[in-house]
Amino acid sequence: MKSSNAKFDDLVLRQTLQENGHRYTDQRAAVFKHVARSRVHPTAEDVFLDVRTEVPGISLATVYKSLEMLVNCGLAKKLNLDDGSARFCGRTEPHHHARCLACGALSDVPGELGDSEVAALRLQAKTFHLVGYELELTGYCSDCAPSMGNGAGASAN
Amino acid sequence: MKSSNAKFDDLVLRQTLQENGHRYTDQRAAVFKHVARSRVHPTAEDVFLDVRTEVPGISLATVYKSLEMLVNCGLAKKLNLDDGSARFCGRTEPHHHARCLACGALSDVPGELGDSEVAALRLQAKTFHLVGYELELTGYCSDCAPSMGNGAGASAN
DNA sequence: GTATCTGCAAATTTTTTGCCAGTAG
DNA sequence: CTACTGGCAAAAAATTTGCAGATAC
Repeated sequence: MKSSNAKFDDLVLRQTLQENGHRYTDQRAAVFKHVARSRVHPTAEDVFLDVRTEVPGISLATVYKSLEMLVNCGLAKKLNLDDGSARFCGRTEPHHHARCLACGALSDVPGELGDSEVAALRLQAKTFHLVGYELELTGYCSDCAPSMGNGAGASAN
Repeated sequence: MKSSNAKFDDLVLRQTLQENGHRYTDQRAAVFKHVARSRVHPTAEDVFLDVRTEVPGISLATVYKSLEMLVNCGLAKKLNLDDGSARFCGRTEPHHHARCLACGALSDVPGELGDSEVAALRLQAKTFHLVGYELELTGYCSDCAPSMGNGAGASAN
């Protein structure tokens, strides 16, 4: 089901680090493992607390440094949610993010915008040279869904 | 062309504040004016520096408080870009945001996702009750567009 | 008149940095 | 070996808070 397992991830990390002129260390491996396999979009501090159980001596500064390096190498992405928190995401498949307005939970929504939609955006963007996008959905998760029964218009901005 | 002018904005602000049980003050008016008419998506500090020329005594804390209030009243939106900066946006028409990967400039792209696309998202999101979305486009602005000639695939996440 | 504001400064929170010993390659 | 790293503690940046005097209504 999963196209990646711990060993494969480790190889990818090792190689990517090397390609970018960085060294493979236990700390980086642990940070990467947690980010890549987490589906909760942890904050830097979350990662720190998690990873600390595995690499007891690791410092928060190291976690920050490792995360930044992973982002620079393209192995992770930094998400700045509209609620203001910075989260990290190690997923590589295209997907969107759905944030619950009530409980703040962030979940992945697989899929990507249709080609025609992207083409339309490219037109709308005029001279802007479109390379990628990040779509944050807002609404209510199944746990928080308020007692309203309709699904009327989602709106941009 | 513009549906709003300073006086109209001021009325809107006055009324909206009142509806929400807040008072109209010069500081809030100045903050609102700058955010509503700015097309540069300023940070809180940007707003502070701008507004200070008009309301010399205003403090940064007041700007933060005013901005938060405007956001709560729906008169402005807080954008947390994936480059990490928090910006404020006073536009009300639906639009997306395009961020240049080279110079960091943020520009508006008018338009919204098509109904069919939103319907598709709603399906993909399954039990998530979709209410709205925020789309951040990334790429290169006309000033920075690199010497690459193609427009190959924009990708999610 | 009075509850709501503002400005100030201090407190938080989040993230970054400098430095020296430690370690990967 | 030697340059890149990690940990630590301090610094910096970003945002929030408490409070006393000022002000909208």
